[in-house]
Amino acid sequence: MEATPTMPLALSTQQAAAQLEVSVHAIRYYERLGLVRVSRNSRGHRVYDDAAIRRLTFVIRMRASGMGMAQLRRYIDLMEQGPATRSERLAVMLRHREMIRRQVEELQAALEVTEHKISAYGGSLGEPHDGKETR
Amino acid sequence: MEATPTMPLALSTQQAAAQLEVSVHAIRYYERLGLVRVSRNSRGHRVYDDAAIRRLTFVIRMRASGMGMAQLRRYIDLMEQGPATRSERLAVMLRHREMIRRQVEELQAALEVTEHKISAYGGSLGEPHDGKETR
DNA sequence: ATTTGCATTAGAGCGCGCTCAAAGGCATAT
DNA sequence: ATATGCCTTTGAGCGCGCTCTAATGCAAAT
Repeated sequence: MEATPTMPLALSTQQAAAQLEVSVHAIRYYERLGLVRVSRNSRGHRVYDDAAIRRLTFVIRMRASGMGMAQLRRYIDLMEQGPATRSERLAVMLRHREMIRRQVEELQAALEVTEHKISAYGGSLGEPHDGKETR
Repeated sequence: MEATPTMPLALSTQQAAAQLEVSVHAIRYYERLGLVRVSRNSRGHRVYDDAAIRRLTFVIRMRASGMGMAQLRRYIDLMEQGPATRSERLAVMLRHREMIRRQVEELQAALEVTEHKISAYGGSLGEPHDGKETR
């Protein structure tokens, strides 16, 4: 059976893990923590539908940007509690944005150092160079 | 005694930690692992000079950009082995640059999601909004 | 003399985020 | 019938990077 763009997806754990580029352990773990709800088929096997994949994508992005499990869990709880929690969710995201921005700054600084080293080594591959790096 | 720009610095552990914005535990730990050499004064207390602070700054940047302790240790060993290890050091830094770039990409993606949420919440603070977020 | 304060060391402990192991179920292949 | 294979669950285990504790020392202040 071929997948078509219009049919809703229904992935196995393996498939979902492959598509999301995380381990099967990780996505089951996220489910255990209540970060995503995944339905089962007649055999009791997990079936990842569209909503589950979208949620997991979100989870993975937040994790990759350094949001802790606890805060992520909290945010997702707020989402599921409906519109009444909007301003609280806003606050969480504002805080997280700041966090990401700081991280980007740190990465920029580290990237500069790294590029500096690379040009020091690669710029003249064969020169004497004194080996006393300081930066 | 006042510090002047021309006198070499000689910071205590506390001062170094404050300036570098890490814990005293962390910098002592880095020393234990051989990432930095720190001299002692007559009392046996650590004295962080210019070179130590520069080295620690480097260490902290590499750590902040996700380089593991083992690889960092390895790189620093190479540095101290002199010019013969240049190409190897280059390789380490090239790999690390790639790593940083991937991280930046991930952060950009996460930042987009975060901004999207923020505008969804902040854009019309008071609208009904259905609470069914998907992204 | 004792207290206060800051330093030292070695080693144990911890929080996080997975990661893996064990025991078992169900379906298909041989 | 049995083996293969992939799935399930629960709970234990692990690697990393600190972080903290305990025991001790030295010097200046009271």
